[in-house]
Amino acid sequence: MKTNKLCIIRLSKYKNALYRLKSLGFVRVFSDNLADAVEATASQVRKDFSIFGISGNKRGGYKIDELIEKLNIILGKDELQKVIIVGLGKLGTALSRYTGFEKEEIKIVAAFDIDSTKFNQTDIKMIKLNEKTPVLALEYLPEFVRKNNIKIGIITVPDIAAQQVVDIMLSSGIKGILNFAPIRLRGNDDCIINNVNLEGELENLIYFVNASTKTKGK
Amino acid sequence: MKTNKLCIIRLSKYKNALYRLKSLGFVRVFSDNLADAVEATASQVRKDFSIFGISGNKRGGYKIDELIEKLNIILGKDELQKVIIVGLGKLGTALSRYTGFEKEEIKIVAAFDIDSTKFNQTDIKMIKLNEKTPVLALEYLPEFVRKNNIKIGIITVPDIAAQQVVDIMLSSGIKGILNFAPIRLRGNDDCIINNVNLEGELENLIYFVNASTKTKGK
DNA sequence: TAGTTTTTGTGATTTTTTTCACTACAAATA
DNA sequence: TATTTGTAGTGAAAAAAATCACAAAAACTA
Ligand SMILES: NC(=O)c1ccc[n+]([C@@H]2O[C@H](COP(=O)([O-])OP(=O)(O)OC[C@H]3O[C@@H](n4cnc5c(N)ncnc54)[C@H](O)[C@@H]3O)[C@@H](O)[C@H]2O)c1
Ligand SMILES: NC(=O)c1ccc[n+]([C@@H]2O[C@H](COP(=O)([O-])OP(=O)(O)OC[C@H]3O[C@@H](n4cnc5c(N)ncnc54)[C@H](O)[C@@H]3O)[C@@H](O)[C@H]2O)c1
Repeated sequence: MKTNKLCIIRLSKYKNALYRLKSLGFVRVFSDNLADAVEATASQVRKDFSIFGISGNKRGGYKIDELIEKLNIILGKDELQKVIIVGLGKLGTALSRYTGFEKEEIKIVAAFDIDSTKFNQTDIKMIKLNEKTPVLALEYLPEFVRKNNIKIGIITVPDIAAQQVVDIMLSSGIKGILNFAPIRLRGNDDCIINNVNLEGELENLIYFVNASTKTKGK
Repeated sequence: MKTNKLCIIRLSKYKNALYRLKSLGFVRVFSDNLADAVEATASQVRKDFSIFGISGNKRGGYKIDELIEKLNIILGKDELQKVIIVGLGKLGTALSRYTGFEKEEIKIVAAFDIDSTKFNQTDIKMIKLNEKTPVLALEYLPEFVRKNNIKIGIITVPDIAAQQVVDIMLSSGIKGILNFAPIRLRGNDDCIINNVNLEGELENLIYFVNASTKTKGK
């Protein structure tokens, strides 16, 4: 199965668009509706589906409910995904309070920091996963991750601290890391590290805006 | 000049890595050092530079100071980039308080919202750009953007409000938008819209982690 | 029922991006 | 000065991704 990062990203966009279409009362979609909703082409939509063996009906398009269900299974949304976050500063706080993840079956179940003024829990044994997100000392991370079988971690610590956090995560059994620190992190083959580089995104935008305003047209 | 988004993103990574190397006392770099620092290959580094006519010395590598300077010019960092943000909620607040942008010559000069409890300024005429980020009512956006010649805007409003904000930005003369709302926005040819899809990034990571744990190996 | 329309599914093709492989040259060394 | 060494620069090749184009099936039409 040929998978490519962009393709998976599109799958989650399709899924989001489908929820929106569904809430608008639609029952069916065609590849070109989806293409339009996510800024792709109709044939790309169909090719993406074909890669994952998703099929619709000729002339009838795709049934939204079925399509959502299939996409959710592919994207691992058939079960709640437990995630931890390290670094409860400005960005970490924003992420941990974001309610939008929950409807995607993603839950930030614990936060870790080294700043003791941020802790709201000290006894790891008392924590229940459905209460308000506990904020714990970093040293509890390995135990927490193992006990709760956590696979995904988010890093929102300053860049100088990020590699240290990666090392702790790796040795605790984390298998996927979403890193917001603007630095290259070294992992191992057993763990996927994806980076979100917000400075980079802004710089990129600035570059293309400057490039296009300098050359007058697009 | 063949430009591609990934290539520009790499340029900003090179630049970041160069600052780090410089602060470590290095004066020169070779393409393979840079490759290592940003997770690329040496030939990609050289090719990227060749696209932009950046050249080094055979056997001598690149002089870090010169390289930084050239990259900064390409990336538009020779002058302060003024940016506005709309939606001062959880994420918008984190971004507007982030100090890391300033060292990249990017400054969030004003924030806009519709929630009056967030405003800290009411008279647009009184605002000076070097004071604490003013938070204004959305209705002042067009005037502010025109007077201060702002080209870049960040959107951190809920998805249902995002298109409306785009429309206001476009008609005010904004040329580049960085959007955090998980929805496709419609712009025009005169304005570049880049999306940061944090849910998507997490879902993507979850997919690949699940895919690799299911198939045992990498 | 036959014909027409619409939309899927996918192999073939094109385009884009990355990697390879080799030349040229500057610096170090003998 | 001659020789060796290491690295830049770059066209060619390969790989990856996107697009095209069209046959086939389903759903309408009359
Ligand atoms: N805030 C933003 O909007 C923004 C934008 C772009 C990038 N980033 C990046 O995201 C990261 C976080 O940014 P921020 O603005 O939230 O920073 P912040 O300073 O507000 O928060 C960092 C948090 O990490 C904690 N911390 C530091 N070292 C730690 C360690 N070793 N283990 C655990 N916790 C530790 C600190 O106590 C603090 O709570 C940084 O790498 C930054 O470059 C942030
Ligand atoms: N918080 C996160 O970590 C996070 C993560 C992923 C995506 N996002 C996305 O980022 C956006 C913001 O998220 P948030 O958590 O900061 O939301 P939030 O609810 O905390 O903040 C939204 C802000 O936008 C303002 N607003 C609403 N309508 C507006 C309008 N028409 N004009 C101007 N301001 C308006 C609100 O008053 C509020 O201050 C959302 O689209 C969300 O999906 C956020």
